[in-house]
Parts: sequence; C-alpha cells; structure tokens
Amino acid sequence: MNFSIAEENYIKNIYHLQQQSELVNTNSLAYELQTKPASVTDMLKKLQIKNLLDYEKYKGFRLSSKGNKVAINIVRRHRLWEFFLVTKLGFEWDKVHAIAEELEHVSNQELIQKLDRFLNHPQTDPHGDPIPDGNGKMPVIHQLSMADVVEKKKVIVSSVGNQSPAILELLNHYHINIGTEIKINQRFSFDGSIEIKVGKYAACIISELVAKNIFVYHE
Amino acid sequence: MNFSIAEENYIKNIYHLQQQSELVNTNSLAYELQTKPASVTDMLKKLQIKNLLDYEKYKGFRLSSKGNKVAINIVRRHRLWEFFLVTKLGFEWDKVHAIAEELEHVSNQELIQKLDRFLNHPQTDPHGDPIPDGNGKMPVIHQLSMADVVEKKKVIVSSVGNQSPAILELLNHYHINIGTEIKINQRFSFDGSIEIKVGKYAACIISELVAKNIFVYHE
DNA sequence: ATTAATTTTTAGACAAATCTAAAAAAAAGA
DNA sequence: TCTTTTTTTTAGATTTGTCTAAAAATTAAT
Ligand SMILES: [Mn+2]
Ligand SMILES: [Mn+2]
Ligand SMILES: [Mn+2]
Ligand SMILES: [Mn+2]
Repeated sequence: MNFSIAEENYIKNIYHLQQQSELVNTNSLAYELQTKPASVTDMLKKLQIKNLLDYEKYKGFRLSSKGNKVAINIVRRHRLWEFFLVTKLGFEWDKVHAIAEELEHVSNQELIQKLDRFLNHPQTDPHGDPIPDGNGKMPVIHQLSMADVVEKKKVIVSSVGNQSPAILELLNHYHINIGTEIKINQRFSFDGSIEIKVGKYAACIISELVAKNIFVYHE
Repeated sequence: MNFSIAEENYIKNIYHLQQQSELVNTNSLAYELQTKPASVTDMLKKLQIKNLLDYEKYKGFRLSSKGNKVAINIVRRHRLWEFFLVTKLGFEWDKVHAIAEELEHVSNQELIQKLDRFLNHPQTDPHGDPIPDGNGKMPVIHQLSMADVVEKKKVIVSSVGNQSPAILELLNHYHINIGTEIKINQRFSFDGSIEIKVGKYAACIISELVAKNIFVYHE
C-alpha cells in the first residue's frame, strides 16, 4: 500500500513521539508537524480507517503494528539518505535533515534496497541514530548519555539526542562530531557541568543539558 | 520560487513537447500527462499567472523564458538522478525513469550541485540525452539517427528517441545499449530495414522504425 | 463538588488539483 | 459558404489537506 507525503509525515512523527511516551496526544503532534490540532484530528481519523492507528477519541493514540512497520520503513529511508548525503555528497551532518525529509518519500523498494547496498549497509545515520534493516530490525547501538559516564573514561560520540540547529552549532564550536573521541576529566556536582577534553583541543566545560544530549560509547 | 509537483510535471512536459513543435496544444499535453484536457486548461491559467507560460485562449501555448529556465532545471535534476541510479546503484537503464520522475522534484540547489560533482559532471543521461549544466546550458551531442548512417560505417549508440518499455525491451533483445558499437552492413530499400552487426553477436536486421529511434555517433 | 483552564473534537470554509458534462471556438469538409 | 467535427474552455462537483471559530470532553484548581 502507498501513502501520501502528508500521511507519511504524520506516521513518522507519531513514531518518534512514541519513543518518548507510550501514548501520543494531539497537541504535541500538531506542534511537531507545525500544524493545528484540528488538522491532526482530521488526519487521525483517516489513519485509523487505514488501520495504521489505534485511536480513541479524547484518549490519545498510538501506531498499530501495521502503522509501526510503515513508520520504520520511512525512518529507514530517511536515515539512509542522510548517510548518503554526508558520506557521498559531502554535506555537513547538520545540513542533511531537511533534504532527507523530502527524499524519504520516494518509496520505491528496489531503490532503497540498492541504496542500502551501495552504502554498504550502514548501521547508523550521521547523527548516530540506528538505521533499521529491510525487515524493520533496528541494530542495537549500546550508547549512554554523557551525563552518565564515569570520570577519566575515554568515550566516542555516537549520536546526539536533540538535533536542533542550535545544539549542532554548539557542538561544531566544541569540535564535537559523531566519532569524536572525548575524555571525561571531571564532573562538577554544583550544576552538573563536565570538564572534557576533545581530541587535541584545550579542555573545556559543557553544561549538564549538553551532556545529556550527547550519546557515547566506550572504547 | 518554488513549484508544486503537479506544476513541475506540467512545465517539464510542455518543455518536451516544445522540442517537437513550437506551439503546444491542450490535447497532446493532456495525453502526455495522462490527464483530461479540462484539467490542463485549469493548470495553464495558473502557470500563466505565475509568468511561466505564454498562453492565448484557443491559440496554443509555449513556455516563457522564465518557464523555460524552470523546465531545464527539472530536466537537469531528472537526468542527473537517472545517471546516479544506473552508474552508482546498478539499475538497468530502462528501469530508472519512473524513479527519477519522483526524485526530480526534490529541488534543493545544493543537493543537485553536489550530486553533479559526485557524478563527475556527466554530459548525458543513461538514455544518451544531454544533461544541462547549472546555468541551463545543454552540452552539444552530435548524434544522428541510425536510419541516416552510411553503410559499412561503425557507429556507437548514444541515445534512444522513443523511450517506451516496448523499444527498450527490443533493444535489450538485440544486445543494444548506450555505448554499444554497431557496424552497418547493408540497407534494404524495400522497407528501409538495415542489417547490422552488434559486437560479437551474429548479424541481424532491424526495422526502419527501430533504426529511426536509435541515435549514434561516429568513431 | 463546582468552577476554571486546557485539550480535543466538530462545523464549516478554503485552496489545489482533479473530474464530467456541456458550451464555445476553431478547423475541416461538403 | 455553411455544416459537421474536433479542440478547447467553462461550469460545477469532488478529494485531500488545511484552517478558524466554536462546542464538547477532560483535567486542574479552588
Ligand atoms: Mn518528510
Ligand atoms: Mn538523522
Ligand atoms: Mn515528475
Ligand atoms: Mn532519460
């Protein structure tokens, strides 16, 4: 079955909101899609009719298992294209989201399968997020928030929680990218800030909020 | 300025029809777009308001110079993606048109510029059609119809006029592709058919209609 | 337990792109 | 030239996705 661009954007955003809370509510989806709650309600009805959504009036909603499969497929396309844009076309990692937002809607199965092979079946996108395989299986990425890492450890950046241009700008300033090696020097309990050393650059301090949004793995 | 997918499809198809006849008429565009003449008339009005079209009721229409620029840009995107699909993803040349038909509408300037560089600024798409550069300039491809080639000459296939699945199926059968070397053995005046030798395969005969649709260049 | 605030849904309208059926204009034929 | 046929346009309807304003349901506060 094939879905419109609008339907796909709704499905994908419901999926993302579900990662944070089991049930999704109308207002937060409207905010995410930059649209009005009334428009969301209209679309929810359509998605329910197509069996993509479990939805009870006024009670919130979640994707059905069918809807979940569709969502994961869109996420797969989005992240594969992001990987392509960065590794093949040389885009900066903070510039690819908007373009992938369009490319993800070209839903030819063979295209995505061949793109995946061309890219050598990447496990994570340029933001460190896992790329589901053709069967919808997410590769397990064992990562933890930098706010939880023990002192003196060396870690490697694997993903960024909040992907707003604002945080990406800040990370660029700190010379932090996916794959960057960081040493945790010291954690200050007063405000949760952390002194770190990035590569060969002088040690610096990041706020707790930033630390929480940087995901890393050991070794 | 940005255009909807529907608008872009109209603009591109008007452009292609103009290659064959100066003025375009409603019915042929409707046929090309697989839609109804009434729908075409509606869209023509919109395109005229946006200064993309020179249009006089009942008199036919042509792209304005602004419309022409937009069209060439869409053609550029379409052909670059086709080239990508064949050379990088390994698609057969007769399978890429439908996919490029969607990809062409992702209209990020930087994307196309970087894609072009990644592909090493290709001059022709997998069907031998020229790819306009970023300024809209078409590279000159000196090719002629195989129906006009002199006997005994060796030629190289550069493009195919009619790109229907039907002719592509036939060409595959003859082992003819873009870049294939063909020797013209003999032309039969009775029906305009031509005996040719394709690579190492046994000599065979193609109809005049096929010959007219195969474009080649010398040496 | 009422009242007030928030969230969600309905009602009704609108723009884009399409359609069918009918009218108008142009082209072709007698 | 005067019909007839073909082409093109209008009129009016439909579908998709959106909106505003108002009503209904839920949740929070007094
Ligand atoms: Mn999108
Ligand atoms: Mn991403
Ligand atoms: Mn298209
Ligand atoms: Mn082509």
